[in-house]
Amino acid sequence: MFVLVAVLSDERGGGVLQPLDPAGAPLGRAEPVVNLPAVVAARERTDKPRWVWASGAALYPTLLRAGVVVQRCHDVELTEALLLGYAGRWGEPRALAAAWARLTGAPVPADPPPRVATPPGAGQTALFDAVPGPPGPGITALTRVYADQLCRVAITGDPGRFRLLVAAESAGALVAAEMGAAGLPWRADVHDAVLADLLGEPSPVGGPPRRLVELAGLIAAAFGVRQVHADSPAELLKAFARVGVELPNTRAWVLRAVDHPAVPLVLEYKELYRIWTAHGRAWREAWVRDGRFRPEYVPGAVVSGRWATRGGGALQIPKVIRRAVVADPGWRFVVADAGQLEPRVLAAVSGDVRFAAAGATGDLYAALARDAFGGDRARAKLALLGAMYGQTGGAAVPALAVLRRSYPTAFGYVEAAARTGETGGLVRSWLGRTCPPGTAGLGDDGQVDPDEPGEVQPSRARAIRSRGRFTRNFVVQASAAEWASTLLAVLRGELAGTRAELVFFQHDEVIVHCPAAQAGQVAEAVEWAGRRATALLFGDTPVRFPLDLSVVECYADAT
DNA sequence: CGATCCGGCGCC
DNA sequence: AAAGGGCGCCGGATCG
Repeated sequence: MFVLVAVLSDERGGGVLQPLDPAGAPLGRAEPVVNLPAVVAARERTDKPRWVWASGAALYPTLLRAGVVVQRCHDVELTEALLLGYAGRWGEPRALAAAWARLTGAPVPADPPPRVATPPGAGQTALFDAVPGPPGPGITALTRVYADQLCRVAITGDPGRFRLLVAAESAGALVAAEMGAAGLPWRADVHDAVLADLLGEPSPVGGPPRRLVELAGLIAAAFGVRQVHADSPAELLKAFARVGVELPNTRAWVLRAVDHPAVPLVLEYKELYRIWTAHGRAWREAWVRDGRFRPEYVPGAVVSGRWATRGGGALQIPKVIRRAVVADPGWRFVVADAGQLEPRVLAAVSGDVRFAAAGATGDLYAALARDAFGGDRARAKLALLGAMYGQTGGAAVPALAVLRRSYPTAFGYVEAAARTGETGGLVRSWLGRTCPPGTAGLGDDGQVDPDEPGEVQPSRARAIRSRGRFTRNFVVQASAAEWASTLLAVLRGELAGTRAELVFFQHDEVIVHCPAAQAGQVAEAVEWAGRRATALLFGDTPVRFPLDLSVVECYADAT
């Protein structure tokens, strides 16, 4: 059993430590400390406790700045959010102060508003100049809320799974803070070269680069007008209407079906315009400092348990821009991508024996195709994606019928989740993360469509189907996120004490930056972490979760 | 004028 | 060929 220590910061460098027994009851006196990072560091050198703290997002970056890394923690705030969700009380305040107020029957304070994204170097001092608020809850509140959380976890449907969820979520907060501090290696010169290659020379006054100006001229000429703002959907619609093409919108797949000389130009313009605005020079000057891209990762920010980022758009780096992600001299990236993660998770959680047998192979889609789709891999993939996303039309329909017939248990799993959502119920992931409730009124009779009060309301029917698609996807996406964050937590432990650093995590993909000589060991550690995550979540399932591994100097070269 | 919504598209 | 889950971010349009 691990040593447990509750730790509360006074936000002036000091704080209070309180040793706890396994049930969360205080062991002896609380110990005030003047230099919190030093004390935490000392304990990490000796008994490596599990730290119980209010919020890793709030406390851990301070410790990291002081050079202190901790091994494990229990994050009260993230746990509170999971438990509130489990109880169907999504959206109630989750901070320690709120949890303590609920426990004592006091008025529940709202959570502090989320901070806005601040690029490195901009507005940084404001964080430290902020006037401290009223004193927060004390160490007693922390330990009592922790003990209460242990009790609430113990009465969930599967406490063992929920404990794993809490541990992975807490570890995720550690990884997120560490990854934000480490940053993703980023070569400004390579980025510039990519931009110049795609966009041409930048305009000296900060206006659009040469290639965009050219394209804008060609587009206007193709429409026979003087000027069109191709980045304005409204103007594009008008321009197409003038040449006799009525469009519902200007999405790329709609445009691709139109036979007009402006179309390829507009498509290229959109693509380049996006790179220029979202990942051009201005973006880099805001987010890349000292050769590192440092976004702020926010674990648990997505309802399904996926991470989000605050600023920087780290989870949407276009493939062409990844050319700028280059390892330090003598170092490498170990890039690991869990292929076909979501269908494999469905195979594991649904308990469909025949489907799991397909998941035991290296290519689940191909195995499915051999087993039930006459060898047509593309059709098997289409059916599976359709089942997980709730597709109802198009070419997927007959394929879906094959899937339903051949794998009734797996198919029934996502169907049941959809039905639950459509009838106003809540669904849970494998480890117990609960989906948020639908919009108010769904599933009861409170909603009236003002247009057609008498008949079936199309907008309401649409909303119900949409809710079904959401809950259908939730049970798979959220469970996949759990597998991935468990891998991340295990891998973090494996890399502790080495020079290797986690520098990127994107849903089902992880990047470790390490000295070239250690790349082999790191790759083995990632493989081991994947196997361990599978065992922790699913026991001895036949389903495999293979990782595509590459050791590269440049992210763009990863397969 | 700023705040917010929306269309569109990048990633998974 | 057709259109279905989760996000963040951009610029333009619109609201107050």
